[in-house]
Amino acid sequence: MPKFLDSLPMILSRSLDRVMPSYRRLFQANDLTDQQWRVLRALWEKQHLTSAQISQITLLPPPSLVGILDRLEKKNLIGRLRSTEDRRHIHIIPTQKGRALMEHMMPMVESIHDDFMQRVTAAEWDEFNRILNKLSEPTKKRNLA
Amino acid sequence: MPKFLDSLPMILSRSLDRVMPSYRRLFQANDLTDQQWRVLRALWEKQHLTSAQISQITLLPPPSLVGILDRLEKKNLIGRLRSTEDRRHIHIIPTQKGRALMEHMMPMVESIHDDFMQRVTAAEWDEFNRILNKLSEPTKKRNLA
DNA sequence: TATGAATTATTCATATATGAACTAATTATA
DNA sequence: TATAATTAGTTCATATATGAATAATTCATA
Repeated sequence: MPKFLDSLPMILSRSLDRVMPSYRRLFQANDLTDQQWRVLRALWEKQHLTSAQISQITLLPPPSLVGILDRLEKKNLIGRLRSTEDRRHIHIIPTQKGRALMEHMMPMVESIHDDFMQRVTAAEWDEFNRILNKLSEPTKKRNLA
Repeated sequence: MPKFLDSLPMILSRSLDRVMPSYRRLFQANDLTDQQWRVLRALWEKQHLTSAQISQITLLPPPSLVGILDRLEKKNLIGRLRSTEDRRHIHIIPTQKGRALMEHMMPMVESIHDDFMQRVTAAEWDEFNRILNKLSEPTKKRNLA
């Protein structure tokens, strides 16, 4: 009984390792990293977001986000705009080039997603989400012995 | 319908982000990173493994493994031993100190695992694994348009 | 309204991920 | 058996993760 390989972290990591290459080929073909795409994808839903909002949506930690935004900005895919109301906030806005890239990639990204969805029934997908949520929903901190 | 947050990669990433802190507090209390623990955990099952075997078991990419092993070796938790039959292979072996640390941590790691398992029934856990495997099982390379 | 607390983005140090390339050792083949 | 192809571990360059700390700004409150 190799419990290690069946632990929750290893199961989730292994699945991620298996799922990501399908997406990554598309990202690389468009000169993007996984994380850079995540930021663009977040901006697809809403055109201007602050760094903190992007961090929350994409799950990218703020210190990582700084560099990711730097590189997206250098590629002229996004712009940074400091807010006038609250000068601590910086709005991230896709450029024309950024929007064009998003429009180009979105159908292919959705197609990959649909391919994965077709592997299971809608009921299975719901059940999967329900159980995974039970397994991983946030909780109080655990005491260490 | 924010399909992005419900995509397979984001769901898996979010769950990992929620699960890992429970473990990480224990790892940090013992001056280990997630990955360093993974290597020790792999050596728990079998005392001598080659780098390639560890990489496969732990899902750690070989270039990362080099540094991880370096740091474990520097902490005197493992040793590297070049094979005499095939001098390309390097056997990784836990030291006495490494074995002691594993013995100390294993019960707590298992306890954390058990806590997660108690969140779902055995049937749910099986169903979860079955669906996740369907979702993420390896496949042929996908054509890009 | 001065002053401490909270917030936002950032920097820093260290560790890891990713893909390409490289070295030494071994195996397969002409 | 010389030579090409493989294999194991590693190095390199670049990008990201993690946790602590910091600067600038705003908020709360005495």
